[in-house]
Amino acid sequence: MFHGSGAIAFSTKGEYGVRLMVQLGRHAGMGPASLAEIAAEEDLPRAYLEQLVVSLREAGLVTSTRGAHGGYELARAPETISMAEVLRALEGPIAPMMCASDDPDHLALCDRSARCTVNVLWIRVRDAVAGALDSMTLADLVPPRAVSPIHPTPVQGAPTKP
Amino acid sequence: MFHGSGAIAFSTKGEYGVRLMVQLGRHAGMGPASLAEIAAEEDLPRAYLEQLVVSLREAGLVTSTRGAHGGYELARAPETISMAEVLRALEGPIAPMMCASDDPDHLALCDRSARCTVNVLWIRVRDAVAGALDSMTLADLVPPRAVSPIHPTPVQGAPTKP
DNA sequence: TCATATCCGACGAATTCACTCGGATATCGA
DNA sequence: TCGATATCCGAGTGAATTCGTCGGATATGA
Repeated sequence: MFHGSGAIAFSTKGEYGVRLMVQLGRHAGMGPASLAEIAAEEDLPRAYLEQLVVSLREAGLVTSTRGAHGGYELARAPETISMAEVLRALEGPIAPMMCASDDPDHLALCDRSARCTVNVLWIRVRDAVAGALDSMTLADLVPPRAVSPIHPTPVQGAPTKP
Repeated sequence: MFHGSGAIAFSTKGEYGVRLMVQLGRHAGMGPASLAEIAAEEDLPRAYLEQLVVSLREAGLVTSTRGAHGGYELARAPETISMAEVLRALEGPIAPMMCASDDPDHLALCDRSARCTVNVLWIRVRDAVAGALDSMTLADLVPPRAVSPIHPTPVQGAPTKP
């Protein structure tokens, strides 16, 4: 893992996937964008994007049109797509530890869960990440094309001590 | 990685290391605890713990005494040891992406940082995790030995549907 | 019909993870 | 002084995961 170090590292799947979504966001309303275009704009391997986009399609975040002049589009408006959805689609459930997954299906209690006091920590981290991801939508990451009407970019201060 | 799925997964280094620290917390004030003891109590490979504890020692979180009846002790009181310190020692800087590390030395700007709008997201995640980790100390994870004064044992029931 | 796309599955190199092993050094108790 | 018990230290290893590539099937517009 050279993208993020040690703990809490997103893989390229997450990174490239988000960048792909941002490009689709910029392209919104202009018909489908092909992976070849996006790969060129973001300087990413096209064949690899092909893999990533499958997860996004299956999650219902993008729609595809096949054939010539085909490509991908956002399935919904950027403001309604939370980054939590995007990253969950790309990287699976948010779970710092398997005993602290936000997806009940993947949740597995360890046999020492009775004596385990550490669990609280992972839960805390999970919720923090989920919160941060939930608080941002794709629209927050798409650079404003023109001067937006009344949007002073509502970035709330970094949550240091809640 | 079977411990945490996909994004935001701690490795065993982080998990075992935290559990090790908790055990040391329980043992506080009773002289050094050997890794053999801890390995038995937590059912972890002793030889592996030996590796982990190096990081903890180098970070000044534990002290060691060699020889017979030796072992490890917390270097400070549990209340003064934040879990952020612990996990940083074990897993390196908190950095969901290399362009968003909280350690300036490991921070590497990508060449497209000018056009990059995604960076905000990783920063947000990083701060959320750091905040969660900073808000907890080792004392919060060490189970109360006796009946503590005003501590209704804040163990939430098995998280089924949060 | 041809160029352009998405779709789909398989494959592979490189890296990382989660350990294990062997031995050197230090310290305490008898 | 001896020996049991520890930490200390470096090297090595099998399995899994990551990060892609490649070839081809299918669908669509010009």
